[in-house]
Amino acid sequence: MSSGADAAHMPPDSETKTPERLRRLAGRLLSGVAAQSDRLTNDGLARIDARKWHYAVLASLQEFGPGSQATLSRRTGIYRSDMVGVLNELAERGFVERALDPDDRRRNVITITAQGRRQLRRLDQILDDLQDELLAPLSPAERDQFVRLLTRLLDHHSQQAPRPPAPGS
Amino acid sequence: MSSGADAAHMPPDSETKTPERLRRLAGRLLSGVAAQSDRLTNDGLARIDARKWHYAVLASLQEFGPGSQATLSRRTGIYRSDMVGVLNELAERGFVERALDPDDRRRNVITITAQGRRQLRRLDQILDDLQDELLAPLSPAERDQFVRLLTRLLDHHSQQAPRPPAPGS
DNA sequence: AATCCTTCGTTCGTGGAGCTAACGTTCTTA
DNA sequence: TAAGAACGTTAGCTCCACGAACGAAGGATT
Repeated sequence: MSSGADAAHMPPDSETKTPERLRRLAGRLLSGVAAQSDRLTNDGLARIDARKWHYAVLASLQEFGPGSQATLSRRTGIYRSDMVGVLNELAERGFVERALDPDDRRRNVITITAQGRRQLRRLDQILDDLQDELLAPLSPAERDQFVRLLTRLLDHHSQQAPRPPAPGS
Repeated sequence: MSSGADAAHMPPDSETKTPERLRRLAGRLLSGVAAQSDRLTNDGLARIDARKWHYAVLASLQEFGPGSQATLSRRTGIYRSDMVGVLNELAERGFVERALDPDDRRRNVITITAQGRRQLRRLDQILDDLQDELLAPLSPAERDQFVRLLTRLLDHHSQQAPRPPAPGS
């Protein structure tokens, strides 16, 4: 066989192919790959009843220690409004504990539990595998540079963006 | 001054910094950059009352000629259900024309108009500029490789993914 | 002390995007 | 001619990034 499938009932290229103009657009490529990546991680994590937000919060707690919800919000990029739900899920599963801050009674101090740490280790493992799957077609060196390029782009664009109102206003 | 801002009222790193674990995750970087890119293009296009889907459809028409809505759907990746609205918008603006296909009365044949071609040229220009802005921190060679890496990833993952039910089932 | 501004946790809601389900119409095929 | 598929369309779902607003609490200024 010259190729896997019978060409008889194959639609012509103009029916299925993506226009060149679109294939060139970095933005489009980016969304596409990001979508695939999201699917991968969501599906992978769903298998153990977890979401990527869980990982973000647990990792943040592990690395920087306990913090208020607002703090976690800033560290993870999750919106204050959405953090509530995430922490509810984590608390239900026994991975974090919510306690009132005696020094500032507006705050909840969030602490990671022993179970939370175990779960974090599990998540680390899973995400590692998923990362491998995502970057499968790239060589180690390419993966490295890919991540570096992405990092530079992200840093560049998240700097000047949403500047809080200048102090001289 | 040693650095731009007064350190007096600066929160400690543990309040704002993103955990290392998260900064490594390709998936997270990807979503982040993709989000920035989306914002850029959406904002840029909104200034002339356009959306990215418009570009996808117009480019597809220009490159492959007229086609049914289902065909356009396949070429652009836009869902059949959503294509309706996009075409309504394009038709309102006079960029495409919808005509019944006399050979197959289920189909609408979509054709790009002269105005549509003009608009496409405008969009090409704008998207070029936006691309430049998005990839600003990268050298030409880096941009090239970035796009190549993305393309490989996308091609790899869109191959085996949503296989239509195998003919031998 | 009283006032004003800010932060915090929370609830509710919005808009976009991807995706599925279903329906009536029309074409194809067996 | 009967069954199945493709088409355009409407409706609805879920997820996500955001924003508005509120009561509670804290901090700073008068």
